[in-house]
Amino acid sequence: MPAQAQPTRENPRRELLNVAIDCFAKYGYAATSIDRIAKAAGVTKGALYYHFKDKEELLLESVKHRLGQFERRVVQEIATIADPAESIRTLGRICHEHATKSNHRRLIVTLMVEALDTYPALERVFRDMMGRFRAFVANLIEQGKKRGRFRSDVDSQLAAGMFAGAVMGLEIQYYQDPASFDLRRALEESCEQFLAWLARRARGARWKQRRR
Amino acid sequence: MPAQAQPTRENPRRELLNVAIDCFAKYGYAATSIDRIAKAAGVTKGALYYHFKDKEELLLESVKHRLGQFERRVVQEIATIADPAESIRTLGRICHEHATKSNHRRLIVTLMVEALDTYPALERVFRDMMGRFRAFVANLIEQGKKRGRFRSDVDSQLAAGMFAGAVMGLEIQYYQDPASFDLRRALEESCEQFLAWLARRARGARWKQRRR
Amino acid sequence: MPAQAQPTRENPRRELLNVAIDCFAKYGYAATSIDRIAKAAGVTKGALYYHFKDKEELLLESVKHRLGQFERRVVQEIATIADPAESIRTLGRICHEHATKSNHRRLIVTLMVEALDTYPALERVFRDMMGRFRAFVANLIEQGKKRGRFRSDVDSQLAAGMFAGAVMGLEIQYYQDPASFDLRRALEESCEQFLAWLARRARGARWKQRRR
Amino acid sequence: MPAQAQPTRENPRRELLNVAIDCFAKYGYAATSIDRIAKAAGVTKGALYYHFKDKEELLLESVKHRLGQFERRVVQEIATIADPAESIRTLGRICHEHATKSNHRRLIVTLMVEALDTYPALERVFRDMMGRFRAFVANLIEQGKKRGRFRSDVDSQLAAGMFAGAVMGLEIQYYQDPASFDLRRALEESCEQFLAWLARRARGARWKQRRR
DNA sequence: CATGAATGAGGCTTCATTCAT
DNA sequence: GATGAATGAAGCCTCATTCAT
Repeated sequence: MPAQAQPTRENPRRELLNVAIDCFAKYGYAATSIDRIAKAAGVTKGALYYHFKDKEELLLESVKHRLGQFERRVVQEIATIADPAESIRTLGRICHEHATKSNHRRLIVTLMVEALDTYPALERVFRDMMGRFRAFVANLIEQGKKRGRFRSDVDSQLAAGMFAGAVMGLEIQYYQDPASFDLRRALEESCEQFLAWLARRARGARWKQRRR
Repeated sequence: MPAQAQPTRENPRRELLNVAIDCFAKYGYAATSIDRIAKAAGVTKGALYYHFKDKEELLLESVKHRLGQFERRVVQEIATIADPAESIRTLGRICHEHATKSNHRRLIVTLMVEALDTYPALERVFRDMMGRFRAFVANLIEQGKKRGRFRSDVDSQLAAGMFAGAVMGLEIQYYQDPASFDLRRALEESCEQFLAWLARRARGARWKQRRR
Repeated sequence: MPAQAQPTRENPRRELLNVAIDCFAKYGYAATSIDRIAKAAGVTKGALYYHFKDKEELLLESVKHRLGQFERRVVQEIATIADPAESIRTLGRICHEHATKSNHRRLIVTLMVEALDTYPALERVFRDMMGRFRAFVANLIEQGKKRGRFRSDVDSQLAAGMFAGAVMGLEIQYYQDPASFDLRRALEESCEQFLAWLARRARGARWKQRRR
Repeated sequence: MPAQAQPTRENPRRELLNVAIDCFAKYGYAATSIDRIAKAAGVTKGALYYHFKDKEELLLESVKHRLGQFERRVVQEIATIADPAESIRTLGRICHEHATKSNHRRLIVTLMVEALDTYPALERVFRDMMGRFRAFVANLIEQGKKRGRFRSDVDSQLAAGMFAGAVMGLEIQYYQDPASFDLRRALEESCEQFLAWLARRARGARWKQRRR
């Protein structure tokens, strides 16, 4: 249903997009020439230009496609979980899985950073995605607050940003040195640290909170 | 302050390097052509090739230079601080300052990610830098442990990675949306979350800790 | 006759190749820039790179093309000659003709020497060609031996090398000084010397000699 | 007395020339940049331009120097030989020796061919050298004629060209495939063929023959 | 729908040469 | 005598894009 459909010559646009995604994931944006995609797809450049206006459109569509998959998966998998803490742990696990899947790095993390200040349209796609991601996490936290599981004096939006940041930052370190950076353990520990922090109020301790 | 520095005609290499740093910071690696640097420096391309073997050497030197500045500053500023917790807060503040200084984003964060799997030499420079950064943080944590300020059951290396990850992840979100992402507050809160987690043992609370 | 061939717009690759051959022949490899060929052909450099991967591929194809013509001509013209001695004289005549035809010198002799230790692929093309040339001559000699026309105590391979060497060495002297070096006469005399040597066994014999 | 004088900083021009000769011999003309020579000599480009007007002057001087050595050696070694046939055999041997000595190929044969139609001044140097070489051989033949050893109906100039051609043509084949082309044997056989041809008039005669 | 051909701009790099000091 | 610095022209190559058929 998703990709890999070589036999079915029925939706050429979708097929070209799949090839493009593979190429962008394998070589990055700059190193993926239109010609490379065309050759990989067994067509000529003209065919690509028939289906896509631009190299950028090709990239945008590729990214949106992947992002859509990721987001759908998150929503589906977490929809059935009642406990907000467990939801967050699951979110961490999904991120780990994606991070270690072949084409996530190049297509999501690398491009997101490369897009900064360079490809406005792409930057927007990623900014919006991150916004939705934070909103999703913030919503989980709000649920936790409502059920009395999390401290109510925490800024959900801020906390969501912290969570997202932790995930991204760990991914990058992992990409930098997959052999010796234990992403799974780091993500798990970060989730626990995060949850402990959210739950801290439940513990008599730690008020004053110094502000610079 | 930017380029075009005609007065100081002594040590042309250093001058060209400064211009290159500015350009790489402003436009990124790919979008910075040798010619662009040359023009910004008011010389011809040949002059650049006289002083630097390669575009890559230029980039490498630029990055090393900036990295050196950052690292020296961290070491100096923290050397005088006795309390490990305060050291970590200060580290967070230094990172914030650098993150919001003009050429940090492009030259450090963006390039670090762009280098992944693309420019091996550069990747190595960044990997080594991150290794040193984690070692530095791990060392602070060890000190805290020795003085009984931090829990002793925490893996300093792992924790250092978590700290580094948090900083990076927040920076990226800030770059993505400087207008609405409050980097200072997020970094401060992350530091506190981190320190609270390190100190947690000191508080009767929080047992069981589930491990997947 | 030279370039600028707009009328025949069918098979552009072949056309570009012809222009390239002319240029290489006129100016040599080093002095023939891609741009020069492009201009001579009335197209842009890009067009050349569409049809040929490389400057080297262009050169290789050019040389192979010319070499093929030469070899085909040799084989065809000599196929019908029964007497091995006459075959060798004819070979000498064909070499003379080619040597004095416009683009032979640059494209064959000069390039063959330039390629030595400099362009491995090209060197190989020429080495193989020379090998085939010697094999062809050696075969003629073997025929002569079998028919009792040539001494049987001569090493055909060695003799073939001597013949090839004589031809080449004379060509070079001719190129060096076309006005005063009489290539035709030198080649004829060399052939006779060579044939006399091959026939020597029949000692007492062989007077009259002399060829046009 | 000749070269290799590293300690004696007394004749810098000569020293630079020696380095240049080495470079031209090792890499060829095109691949020897002024900078390469300068580095090899441990000086800067400016120093080269102080001593030599041009890259071409450098090349010309290099070639002349080598050519001079070769010619002096030929004259000296053959001056003491009485028998013209033996002189020719010795000439063949000297050529063989030079051909298999490191820097002969690139510096003499290759350059001689490259110079054709490309570097007029250099071409002239080589043309003149070849002229002297032929004159030298022609003179040997004349001597042989006078002493009744060689046929008198042979054109000495023409014969000299044939000899020179044989030598060059064999050298090139050897350079093309040093592993399997037996230059020594080919040169010896060519000398014998040449001498037999020169002596042919003395019909009945000429047995024993064979060299080494 | 798609191809084959081509463009044009731009990028990296090399190199002989010059010149003030 | 020689250096360090720089120039400028030229060369090779890549690539997004266009277009007639």
